[in-house]
Amino acid sequence: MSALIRVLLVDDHAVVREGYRRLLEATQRIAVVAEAGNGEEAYQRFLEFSPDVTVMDISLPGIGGLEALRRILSRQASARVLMFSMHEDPIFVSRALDGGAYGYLTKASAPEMMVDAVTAIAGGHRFIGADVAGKLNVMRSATELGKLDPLTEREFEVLRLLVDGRAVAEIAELMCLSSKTVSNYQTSIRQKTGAETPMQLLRLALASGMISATTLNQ
Amino acid sequence: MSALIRVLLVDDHAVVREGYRRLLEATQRIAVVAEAGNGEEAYQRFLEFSPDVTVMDISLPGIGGLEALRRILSRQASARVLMFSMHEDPIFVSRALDGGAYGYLTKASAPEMMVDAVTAIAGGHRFIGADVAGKLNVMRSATELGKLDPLTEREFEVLRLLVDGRAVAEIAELMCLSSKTVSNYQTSIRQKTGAETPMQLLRLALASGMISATTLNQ
DNA sequence: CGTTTGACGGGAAAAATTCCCTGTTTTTAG
DNA sequence: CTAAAAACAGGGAATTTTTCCCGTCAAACG
Repeated sequence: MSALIRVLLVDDHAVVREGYRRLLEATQRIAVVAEAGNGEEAYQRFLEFSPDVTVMDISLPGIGGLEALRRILSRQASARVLMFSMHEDPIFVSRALDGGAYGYLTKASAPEMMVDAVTAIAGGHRFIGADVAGKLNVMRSATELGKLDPLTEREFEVLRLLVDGRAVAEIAELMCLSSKTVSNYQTSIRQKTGAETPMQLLRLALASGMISATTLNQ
Repeated sequence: MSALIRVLLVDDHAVVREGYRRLLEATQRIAVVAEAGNGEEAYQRFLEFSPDVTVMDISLPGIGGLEALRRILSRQASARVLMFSMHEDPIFVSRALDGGAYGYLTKASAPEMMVDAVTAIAGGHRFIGADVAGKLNVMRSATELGKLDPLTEREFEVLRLLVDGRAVAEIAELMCLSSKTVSNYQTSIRQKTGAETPMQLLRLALASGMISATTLNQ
């Protein structure tokens, strides 16, 4: 029997962390050695603990999960990070994997899947949830129309929240930015994508697989 | 053999009218006795010619097709009007039928369908294109969540154009209104529906069947 | 090292929205 | 038929948002 898999757990909701901790530790083969509630903290904990696997929510306050991923990898390129998120839309998966993540799961996945994923990733394998794996190919072709590619991480996040129906002020608060900055981001999103109305932005998001039509109808 | 069916043809594009005219007159059983390019004109021609059937596009400059329909019916309740439109989304069908139309076709229908529809309507039957008829029931339940119901005709039209990706200024021009008025309508739409961001409005429109998710992807 | 790129936001000008209010029609009730 | 209500259209003014341009700062790159 191999050594314990040491895991860093990152999610902004303590209760979610707790749930996953219990789930992972129930296996006896995995130990959650640290937790973090935001991106900066995640990076710190990673440096402190050098976990075998980092399990990280993609949506985090402050710097997002993708930025945290980037920082971690820039420090240790061999880091193994499993991103997870409530979003099953392909572009999130794509962004995470492009960013160097070792795996991707949605929160809707069966809990046991998390154990499998962590184990697989600890063994050096890549693991992508079955629910999103299929969509990935479909997306690639759709994203050829990928006007969203030139967007930076922050712009992308702003767009996501906009499409989600959030107001600028709300987004500013969520991302800990000034409304001014969010407005500026919005402008640059529009310029880069050429979208002039909210609807055009939405269509783009849809076409790029950022959201799925079914998601929209709830 | 019965008498010729006398038709009034209303569409803002002359070439479209011409196409339908040829199509209808090729049957030898239908005569297009008048044409109109907008709602006001349609009403005038209707009064002049008392056609057996009025074939009218739903999207017209100035007063919309629905308003023209309403005026015609207010003058002659027994008028038989076949609305047609590029929109196959159920709420348009619903609005047209609620407004007293005798039939509904989409422009995507097979051309011969128009002949059948006009003939049926002239005979006092109702005719709804197969492509939209099916969606009607589905919609009814969805529109129970009908936050769009309290919208007036003009508000509805503004919303439709917004959802279509039009800018306010553009809508003003299309509807022959001041931008100011369009803005004011937009505000009242938001108040009536409770939508606080443009995206929420879009999602609402989507949920209400105003546009179908598939329409969005082109 | 420079150079570039992204993140962040201030200032000023421009644009859009909101709120309120005034008319005119239309429609509907009584 | 008349009064009340609702829809339509838009002006004025205050406010909010957006835009454009600017700067700083940090990290990344060659």
